[in-house]
Amino acid sequence: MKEQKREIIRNAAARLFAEKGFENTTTRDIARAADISNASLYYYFDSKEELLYQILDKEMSSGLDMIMEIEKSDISLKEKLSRILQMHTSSAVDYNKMKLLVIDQNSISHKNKEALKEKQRDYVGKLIKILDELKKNREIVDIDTTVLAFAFFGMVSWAYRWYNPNGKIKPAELSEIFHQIFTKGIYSEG
Amino acid sequence: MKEQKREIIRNAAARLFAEKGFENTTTRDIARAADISNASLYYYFDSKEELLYQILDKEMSSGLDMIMEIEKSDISLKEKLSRILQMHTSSAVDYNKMKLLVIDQNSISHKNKEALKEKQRDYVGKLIKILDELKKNREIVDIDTTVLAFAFFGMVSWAYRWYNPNGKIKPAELSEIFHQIFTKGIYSEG
Amino acid sequence: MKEQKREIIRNAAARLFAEKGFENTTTRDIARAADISNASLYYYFDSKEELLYQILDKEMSSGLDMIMEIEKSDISLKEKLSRILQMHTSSAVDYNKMKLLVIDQNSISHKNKEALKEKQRDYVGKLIKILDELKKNREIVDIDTTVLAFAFFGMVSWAYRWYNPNGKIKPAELSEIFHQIFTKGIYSEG
Amino acid sequence: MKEQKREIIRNAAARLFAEKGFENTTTRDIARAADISNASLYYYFDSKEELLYQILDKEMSSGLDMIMEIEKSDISLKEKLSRILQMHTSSAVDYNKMKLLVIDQNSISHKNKEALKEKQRDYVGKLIKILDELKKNREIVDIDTTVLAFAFFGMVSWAYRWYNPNGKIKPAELSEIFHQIFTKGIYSEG
DNA sequence: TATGAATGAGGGTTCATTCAT
DNA sequence: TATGAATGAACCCTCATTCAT
Repeated sequence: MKEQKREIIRNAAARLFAEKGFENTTTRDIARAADISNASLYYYFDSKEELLYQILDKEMSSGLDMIMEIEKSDISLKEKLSRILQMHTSSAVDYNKMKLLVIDQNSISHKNKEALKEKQRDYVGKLIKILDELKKNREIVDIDTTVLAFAFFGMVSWAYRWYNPNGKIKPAELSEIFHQIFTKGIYSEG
Repeated sequence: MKEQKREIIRNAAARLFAEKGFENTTTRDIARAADISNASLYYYFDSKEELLYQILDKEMSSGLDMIMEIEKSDISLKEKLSRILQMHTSSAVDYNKMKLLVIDQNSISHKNKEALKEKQRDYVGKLIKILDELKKNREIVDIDTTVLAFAFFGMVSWAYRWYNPNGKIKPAELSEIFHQIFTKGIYSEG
Repeated sequence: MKEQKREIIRNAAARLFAEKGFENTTTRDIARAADISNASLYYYFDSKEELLYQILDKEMSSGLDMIMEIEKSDISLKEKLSRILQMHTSSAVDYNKMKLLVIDQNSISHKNKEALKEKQRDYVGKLIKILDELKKNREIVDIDTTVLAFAFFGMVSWAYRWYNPNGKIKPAELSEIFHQIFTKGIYSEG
Repeated sequence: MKEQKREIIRNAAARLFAEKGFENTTTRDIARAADISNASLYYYFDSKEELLYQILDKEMSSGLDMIMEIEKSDISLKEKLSRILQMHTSSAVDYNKMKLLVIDQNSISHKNKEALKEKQRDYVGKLIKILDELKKNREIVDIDTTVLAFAFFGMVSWAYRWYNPNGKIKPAELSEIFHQIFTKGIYSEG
């Protein structure tokens, strides 16, 4: 089926974009990786940019779905926060996934860039909303929740730049550490 | 003389690389911005890549100098940590500066990339060292200090992606918030 | 059946070739206009060039038929000349028809090009023959009849470049004017 | 000098465009003919289309200059008409020149196409003006002068399609024949 | 009879870099 | 010190055509 082939190509391209960057990946590289001809690429996608857009859009949609799942679940706010942190961490430790998401978006058309930004805003918005409720309940300290949300995402997202998933610290532990830093801080009490 | 012109060119290039990315900036763009001919660029620099390398190297060296200054100063460990955080935050809110540092380094030669990584390791190493001492003194909780250092850098560095220096939150306040999150966490006590 | 479909495709292609030129019309354009798939085109025609050839050949054959009809008819030579002029004018004012006939024939194979030229020669030959007879009868002035024939075709054929069939001058009037210029010239007598 | 090289390239391109058509001529063909590299073409011209535009514009400007020269000269109206006819004929018998001017303009941008049309309108306008004056003086018959002008241009321009400059009829004779047909018509008097 | 899938060949254009001056 | 001129290499994309079904 056409959509299956599209998925194969998207996966091949995603890997290359993550490895070498968008501009340093040629359509021939992608075609070779997907085991089709260069021309065939254009049977499945309108352009190289469209390919990148679809990859990013899928990734973001998937993240959005997960965060919405958590949002709707019947658990405490603190538990929701914890789950989002876990979820985001497990994404962030996937080098290729994060490398894609921080990819230089200068090669994306204005229209597509706006669509992606919209999804990103939605994603962050979900977290901010939870933080807002926690704040209203005085369960967290009185801090600008937007800053809080981005501080959180930054801390976690940055992991792709240094974390080695095959090292001695397992992803679950990493998530636990982030959780501790974020919720309790690092200073010893007393 | 020559070095002055080099600096002009580096500044022009740095701005363009930050704005449009390395691959999307042509040598002609840089030459125009520096008000010289395209060919003249090659009198001052060996290649476009060398230009990027020098820009990144200068930036990192400057950061390294600052962190070494703090390291040597005669203040408490906690105070040092605080100062590093402030310093890093004030860099991170400069969009162009950070955009450069997270720039796609796929276009940099292996040799130069190693040199940059070495400097980065030095930089992070300074922070880890301070955290290690704090940990030894039981002034902070028992957490892997490498994770801690990167969590810290991530939280702060990510700011270039969302923070607006002209918005209602001033850089100093942002630094203060990061400081609070990092040192005390976000949960209300009691 | 097959021939009917061929005619539909030829008509669709003829319109597009006239509008956008042969090279600027893709086989996909033609297929879409004929409401079939791109691949199906090749069930009905050997190639894009063959399609163009058939279109031109049909058009020319039709012209040739008409001129032969006139040639055979039982009317005076001057009347025949007049009828040819009318016939040719009514073709020439059809933008699409003429645009096709002056289309860049660089994309046509040598063999096909020769076949088309042969028909064109036949067509012109019929007019020259009539002019020759008129000349022999001293009904027209002593001018090289080949030049005369082409002067005539040129004057009329050129109309596709400027004449607007929906303007104030009707095709019949245009034909009349051409007739007057050609037969009597433009200078006032006396 | 840059402009001299441009002229060489334009000439090479003009010949190829006339021979093979615009779409069937590659930039590599042009570069080879002008004895430069394909890339160098873009040092002298913005695009292949720009090259065609400049060629056509130069040709038309030259025609416009000539017709303006005639317009201004101190000779009778009939003499002016005669001179325009001579001038136009000597252009029309140059196969390559005319082939260029009737070239498929579908590949030219809207803006450039309008500029060319404007020049063409100017050119025709000069002839129409002379015909209008002749008509006012009752030196020619009462015929729509626009039709007259185009009939004239058509008759002459068409020559590129059949006339052989090396044949038995010399260009000057051809011009004379056209003049006769156009001014006196072809029917014998009496 | 009809077409979805696939592609070889090639086209216009870009760009970092070189070099003679 | 500075650059106009030039280009090799490569890139994204298009298109007529084929073929298994």
